[in-house]
Amino acid sequence: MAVTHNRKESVTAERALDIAERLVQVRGFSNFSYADIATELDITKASLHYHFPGKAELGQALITRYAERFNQALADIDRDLPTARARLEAYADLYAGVLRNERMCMCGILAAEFQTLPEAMQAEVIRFFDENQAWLSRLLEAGRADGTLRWSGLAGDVAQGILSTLEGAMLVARPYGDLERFNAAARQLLNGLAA
Amino acid sequence: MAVTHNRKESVTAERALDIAERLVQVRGFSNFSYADIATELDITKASLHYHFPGKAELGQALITRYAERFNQALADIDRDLPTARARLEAYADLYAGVLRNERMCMCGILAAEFQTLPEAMQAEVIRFFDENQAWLSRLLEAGRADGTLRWSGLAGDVAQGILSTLEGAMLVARPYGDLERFNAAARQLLNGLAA
DNA sequence: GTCTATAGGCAGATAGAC
DNA sequence: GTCTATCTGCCTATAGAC
Repeated sequence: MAVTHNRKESVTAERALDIAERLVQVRGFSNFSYADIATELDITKASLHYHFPGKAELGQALITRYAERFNQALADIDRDLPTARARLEAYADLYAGVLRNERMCMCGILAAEFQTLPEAMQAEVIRFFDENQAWLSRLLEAGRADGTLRWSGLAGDVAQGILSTLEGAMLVARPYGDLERFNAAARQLLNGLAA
Repeated sequence: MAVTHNRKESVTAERALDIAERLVQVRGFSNFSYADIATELDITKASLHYHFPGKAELGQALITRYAERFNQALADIDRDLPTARARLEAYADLYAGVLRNERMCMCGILAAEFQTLPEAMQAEVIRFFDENQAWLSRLLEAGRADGTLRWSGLAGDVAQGILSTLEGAMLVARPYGDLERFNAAARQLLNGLAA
């Protein structure tokens, strides 16, 4: 199956993932179908099953690719920005960018429907959150060291708080279709961590 | 239709709402069916359609009842607790109680699948958030007056930040099945508002 | 209020030709 | 890789008897 050799999927498979990614971020995993993707791609459902044997496999591929890109974005932030404070702002901007496209964080929306997901997808959602929390923990320590962030308690707890706040701000802002709602919450969060 | 005279639904309708409420808070609105409820109630799907003509009407009844109870809980908090700080703690405890039952806030989970909801339900979700934000805004002003809460900026923005943080903390904590994750985020939030 | 029976649609999925 | 054709199952919903 095309799905197993992760690198260099076919063009069709890659396009299918693009479409599915948007659909899941807008509607949720259980609210789109093979038919939706096939129609947009202008192929049949059966053809889609050639690339992804089942919806569970499609879902897994979706999260894996999303997490890879997200981690790459975090690596870029680390490479390009000098201070922890600037990196944290860039991190919040990643979320704002998703919301600007009228989407929700993929793993945020998957967390909402967590109980109905295939086990493999559940594990990947957890992993996404763990990796984000770990990156944020390192960021917080760096911020204490370079004097651009001030915080107290356990780095892991604060990191999880940051993640939760940004996910929640997206979740609540999206029904209003109001990016400013998200930005207000993000600013507040950053102010609370100002040195 | 039984659904229109909101007060004093039949016992069966009330039980159906209890079951549906749990299902929506665990799985989401699009991930349970009339069949699920009918099976638990030990009646047929057709009988359920007598009480709620369609899933959209059921969903509306669900949010309406949920919001009424939530508002009642807020009124109880206002009546029973003397300081704004104590009220805010009680507010966070409401959320913790939901999570303890392995559920997500109903409107939080509905916000995730917002784009797929019937319009009437969308409007009720928005209203729920608006009411919460208004209550929190009043709480913040009271906290400034009684000296138990310290905050800066617009009350509405801070209120929305509190709501977002608690919704997000629930969302992220639930996949882990870990109440302590939520509590850590809640404590952090309260510390940030300490006078 | 509850039932049986059924309609009509869409979901995920497979077989097999090309 | 993509197609046609088809299967099975579940979904929401309705008609009409009791």
